[in-house]
Amino acid sequence: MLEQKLQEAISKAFASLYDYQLNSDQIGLHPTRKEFEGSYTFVVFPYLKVAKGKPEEVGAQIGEWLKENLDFIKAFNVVKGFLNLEVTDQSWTKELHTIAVDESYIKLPANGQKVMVEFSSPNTNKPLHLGHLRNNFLGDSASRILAANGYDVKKVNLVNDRGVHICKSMLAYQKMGNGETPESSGLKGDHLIGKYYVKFDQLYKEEINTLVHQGLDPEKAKKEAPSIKEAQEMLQKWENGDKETVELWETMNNWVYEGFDKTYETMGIHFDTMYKESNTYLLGKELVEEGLKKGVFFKKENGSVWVDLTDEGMDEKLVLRADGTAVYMTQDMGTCDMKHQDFPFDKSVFVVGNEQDYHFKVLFAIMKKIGRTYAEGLYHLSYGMVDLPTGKMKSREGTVVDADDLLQEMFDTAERHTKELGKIEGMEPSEAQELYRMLGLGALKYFLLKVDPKKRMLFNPQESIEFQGHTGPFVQYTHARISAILRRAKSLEVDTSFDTEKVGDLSKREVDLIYKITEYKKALQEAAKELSPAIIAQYVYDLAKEYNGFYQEVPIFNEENKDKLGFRIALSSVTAKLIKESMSLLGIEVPERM
RNA sequence: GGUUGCAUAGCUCAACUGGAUAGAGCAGCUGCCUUCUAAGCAGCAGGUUCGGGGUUCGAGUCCCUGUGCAAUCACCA
Repeated sequence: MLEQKLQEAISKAFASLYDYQLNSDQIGLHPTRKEFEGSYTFVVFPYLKVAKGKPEEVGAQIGEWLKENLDFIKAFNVVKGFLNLEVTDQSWTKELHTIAVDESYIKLPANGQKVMVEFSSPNTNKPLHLGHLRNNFLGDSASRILAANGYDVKKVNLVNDRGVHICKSMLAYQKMGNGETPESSGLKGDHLIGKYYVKFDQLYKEEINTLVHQGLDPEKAKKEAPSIKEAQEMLQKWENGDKETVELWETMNNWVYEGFDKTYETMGIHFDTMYKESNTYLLGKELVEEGLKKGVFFKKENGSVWVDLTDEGMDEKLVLRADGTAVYMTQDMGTCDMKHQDFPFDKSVFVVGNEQDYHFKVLFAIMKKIGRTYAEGLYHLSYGMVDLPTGKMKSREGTVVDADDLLQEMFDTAERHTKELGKIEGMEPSEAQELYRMLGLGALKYFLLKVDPKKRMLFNPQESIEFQGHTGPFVQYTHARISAILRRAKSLEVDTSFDTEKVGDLSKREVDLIYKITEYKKALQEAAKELSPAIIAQYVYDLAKEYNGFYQEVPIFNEENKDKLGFRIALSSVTAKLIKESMSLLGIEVPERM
């Protein structure tokens, strides 16, 4: 709020000093760099033409005006064209007081807008892996960030439960399964199915090799291998509703769902609605008809239907096969319509990897072309791949980091660290277990979310997951630390209210901490605008870091001035509240002790 | 080959959208636990921001160009 007041004042200063109209919301203020005195910095270079003076003079003029007209400006200094403004300690104290008593500070009011977020979207032929984790954490966190910004959010999962790739694992199971079940094998359902997906691929590759050995062209061999043909036949049977095939499909998919449910539960991720492609893959054909009528699509001689996007810098794109069957695009067009009917959104976010950038560019262009007004609100939250030191992950080749394994490893590591540090004394076993879960999950989620979603990232299983430094557990630790202070304050019956007039001078640490606290809303809004949990992750790390500095240098319970003591407790309490809320925006819980 | 994106400390990432001497963490080195939790704090060291041009008061950020990496360009999803 200080920042806003400053912007308005600078606008007035320009009117008064230079008779120039400058909108307060286009005035950029920066945090003053550590090596200079002050909290806010205003850069005057862009306005030299208006002010008609040298940078130092203009800076001094504005600084002088602000000091005279604002009671919260203590001093200013001008270095080159940078006007650094110092705020009075009492204003900072008041600022904190306002925030401390404002229950609504952590959330923005409802804005009446609906947004649907689709994420996770797994295939039912293999277990989740590290790449899915980034997707899930991103989608979940983005949803929470939007909700905190006042949106009405619906989280949906569109499961890819049909297609030739699903038939592959079904076929392998039929051939080699011997009636194996999750119970008989002791394997989680999704892992059991994943095993057969790999088996199929092995068989398929052997067949190709044999054919190539017999002198067949490799490209032809890929199409001629008996197993792939069988899989395609199986898909035909499935689409025709063949009883035996559909039953096998249902049985196997249900095993997978049971497995997924456990993983989602472990990750703490839930959806409002589950869509299945087996129910949606036929949608969209009507839209093709509609597009043809509107002249947006055209038919080629063989009967296939296309859209021409060359005038928008894209290609011609197929929307319906010659045999009248749907392709991916057909289905997604239909799904857009269905989603909008189910939940008339203003925005619809698709959390999907950047390998599908082109697909979504085309999809959105098509929806606009056929006149869907909601198409303006369609947004592809495109994130970068997670690479391993060995390169790209490939399910079929077994070079993936399995989600369940990784989660378990995280819990084990958390347990080991906690025990090594002797932190579980006096803790109930159940409390300790809960702590390991919180820390392991926190470390993993934080690691995957702190990087800008758009960028691809590297995951090194040996080194990536730390519990010290710029990590989830560091932030969680800070929260536990503050909780200990608040418990002690409570047991000592400290009065946490304080008179802002009587708190007196603040240390640099206290000012810096309050400054960071006042930046929370900016971070929250920015994160929603960019759909980037990384902004929240960076913010909460900076906040925790700042608090730890304060904690180290400023004693709390030694303070004799009652208002100062109350103020410091309140400062701690507000920090804890913001840490908890920020972390919850990332889908991470924070402990009371650790 | 066309298109899109990326390239910042030994490693993993920031840099408030064009602002001051480019910041954190890890790894390395040095201090701080009879005082509120040392999963912490303070400090040292580490950079031609891939190369080359340009735009301007000012460029890691914008434009051009070269190099390298990735994704995509299926009647797959």
